[in-house]
Amino acid sequence: MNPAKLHLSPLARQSLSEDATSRIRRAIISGELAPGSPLPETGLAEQLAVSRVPIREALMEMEQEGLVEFDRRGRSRVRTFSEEDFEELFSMRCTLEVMAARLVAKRITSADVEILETMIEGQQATENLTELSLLDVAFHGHIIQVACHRALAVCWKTIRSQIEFWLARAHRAQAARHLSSVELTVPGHRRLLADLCSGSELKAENAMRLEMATWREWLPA
Amino acid sequence: MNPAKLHLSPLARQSLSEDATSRIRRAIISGELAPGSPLPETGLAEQLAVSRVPIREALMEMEQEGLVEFDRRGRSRVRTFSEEDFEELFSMRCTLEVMAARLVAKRITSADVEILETMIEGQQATENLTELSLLDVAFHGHIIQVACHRALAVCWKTIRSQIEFWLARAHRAQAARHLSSVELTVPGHRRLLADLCSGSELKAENAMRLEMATWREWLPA
DNA sequence: CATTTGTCCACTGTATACAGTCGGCGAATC
DNA sequence: GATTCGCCGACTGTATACAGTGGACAAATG
Repeated sequence: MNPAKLHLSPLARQSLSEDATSRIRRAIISGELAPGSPLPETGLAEQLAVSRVPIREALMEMEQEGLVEFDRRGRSRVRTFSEEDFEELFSMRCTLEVMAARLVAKRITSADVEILETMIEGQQATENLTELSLLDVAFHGHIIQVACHRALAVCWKTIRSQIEFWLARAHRAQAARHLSSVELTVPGHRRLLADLCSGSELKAENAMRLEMATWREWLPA
Repeated sequence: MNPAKLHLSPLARQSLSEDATSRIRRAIISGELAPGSPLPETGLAEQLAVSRVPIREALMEMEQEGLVEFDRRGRSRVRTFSEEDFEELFSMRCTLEVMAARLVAKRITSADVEILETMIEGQQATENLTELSLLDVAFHGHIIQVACHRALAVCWKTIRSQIEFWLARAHRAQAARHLSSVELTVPGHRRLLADLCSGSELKAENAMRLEMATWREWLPA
């Protein structure tokens, strides 16, 4: 008898560090942990019922992502962002994603298009604002992945969580005014996707510039 | 009596993790640790006479820098680079440093120019090839710093050590053919610096593109 | 009162201990 | 002989223990 042929995907048990990272990251993005809040290793370790070691690794990871700051003593807090920080984030994002768009124009396959379309559907069906932000960024994340450029992906990872943070923040402000967040997200993504698979590098780049500019205009709401 | 006014610079005791990082990083860049070499925490801890914790942190840091890879089990090795990796590194570097050049054109001060000139002098006086590579990259690193853009600096950090690695490698190949490495480095930097402080964004950008292209042509020697 | 000095405590940096996991290799099995 | 099984060892992931370190605040000093 042959070995069981079920194409089972490997069950990835995350490490405690990774779990801790997701939990804390999400708490920051959702606004549950406010900018400036201290993040003492001991306290977090107790709350998450793990030792300090995985917490340390989580905090170091999130420093790299720009969500956590360490003072000179080594104590960490949720990063406080300024308007300037947002401008930097915007210009950096623009540079990286426009570069990605150029690469994607040459490499995108119909399978990728299908995945991206499915992701847009998912966005349309989402009520939770934090969730919508994450899906929005995940859409852009998949574009980066299609670009198939490791160094670019690593750079993008350094701003990804910050984008999620600002986006979720803006969506919350939006909701306070009873405006629909989905309608700000979905049509833009559709337009972008269309131009990304037009085959023209220039079209793809310009579509991405437009998407970035829209984001820029809309945020800090 | 006033407090002692000696303008003493604070003596920065590095942490053991930071020390370990520099030591291991340098061993990789200088070629002492070959690509693919396993980096067991236990062994390194013993050699550097510290516990495994600082070593772990060092290895994680260097993974971010692209010098170390982890397999699925969590075991780490010196990263093995391919030609493709180099092409990626080049395109990423180009994107980031051209962006920096644009910012620098607007922001550079005479103090910065002085520092950069001093750095070029230092390069001219250097015999050691690893050292020359580090000084070369430090020159570009200072340009990034002048750009005064935190997100950009973080991205650049993810490729910095890899640039140092390839550069040192190329210098060694160069030396094997009895060619001068200094003459490949210094004149280019002088030209670049001149255009960076010309005040024109376009001139600065193009000078940086030229510098990048020169590097591209010369490497993988 | 302004400044300095001393003490304390919360917290991190590092070391050590232990448990679990994966790959290798030889023995068992068909 | 090829495959499977089971044991072993090397190594990591995590927990715990301990030794600073620097800031806050109070007492001492001018």
